[in-house]
Amino acid sequence: MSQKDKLPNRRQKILDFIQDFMQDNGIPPTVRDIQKACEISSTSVVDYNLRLLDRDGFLNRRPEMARGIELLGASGTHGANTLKVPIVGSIAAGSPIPVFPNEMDSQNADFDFIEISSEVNRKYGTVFALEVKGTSMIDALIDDGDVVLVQPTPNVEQGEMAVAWIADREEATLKKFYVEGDKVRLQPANSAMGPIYCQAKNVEVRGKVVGVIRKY
DNA sequence: CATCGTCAAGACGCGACCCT
DNA sequence: AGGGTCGCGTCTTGACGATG
Repeated sequence: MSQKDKLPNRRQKILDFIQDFMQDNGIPPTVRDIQKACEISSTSVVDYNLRLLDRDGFLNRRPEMARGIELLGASGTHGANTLKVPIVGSIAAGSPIPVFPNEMDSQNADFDFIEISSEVNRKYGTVFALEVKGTSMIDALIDDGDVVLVQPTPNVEQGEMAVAWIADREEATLKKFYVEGDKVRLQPANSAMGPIYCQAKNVEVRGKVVGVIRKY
């Protein structure tokens, strides 16, 4: 059935663009973004091609939702290059909750595992997964119950999504991270919620989000 | 109202057949 | 072989409904 992985030009271009776009912006493009970028005369062509890419397992589309594209791994390479990552705990996207998993006491509990493309591993090294609680990152298309892939690192760029540990509250939270002078702004991606301001020394970055996996 | 995803109808290109 | 036509994949135009 499915042939060699020689995608038609247009499909490959669309796939590449989505990949780039998500890297640059952290969110998937709209159909019309793709249309412009790939010089396609109509959104239906984009839709048509996305449908095929969906069918062939290059991406998932979330119906009834804007920007509902999820890229699946293994574009170009052979499929089945996946590896399992433990979901080591949950992270609050709402108000902070005082649980943050110790990555290493993962042995005794029976964790859920989630399969990701091994490209992620190649790119970011070891990552771990956290289940998201709350909806404060909904505008970044991270919903309650979704799983984020986190690269353990203390370094995040301005505006990147980070797992932040607020020392004096002993709470961890998932927010967009901005340094503003000697303060840190933890910004939810949800227009209904306001940012949290903290002293920079009071905030410790535990890792940054490098991927999102949606769950049903 | 602007943005976004989806759909219906039809056109075009191309290869696979089929015929005289 | 040369010409007709059918099917299929792809694309265009244009419009609709949902959402914020």
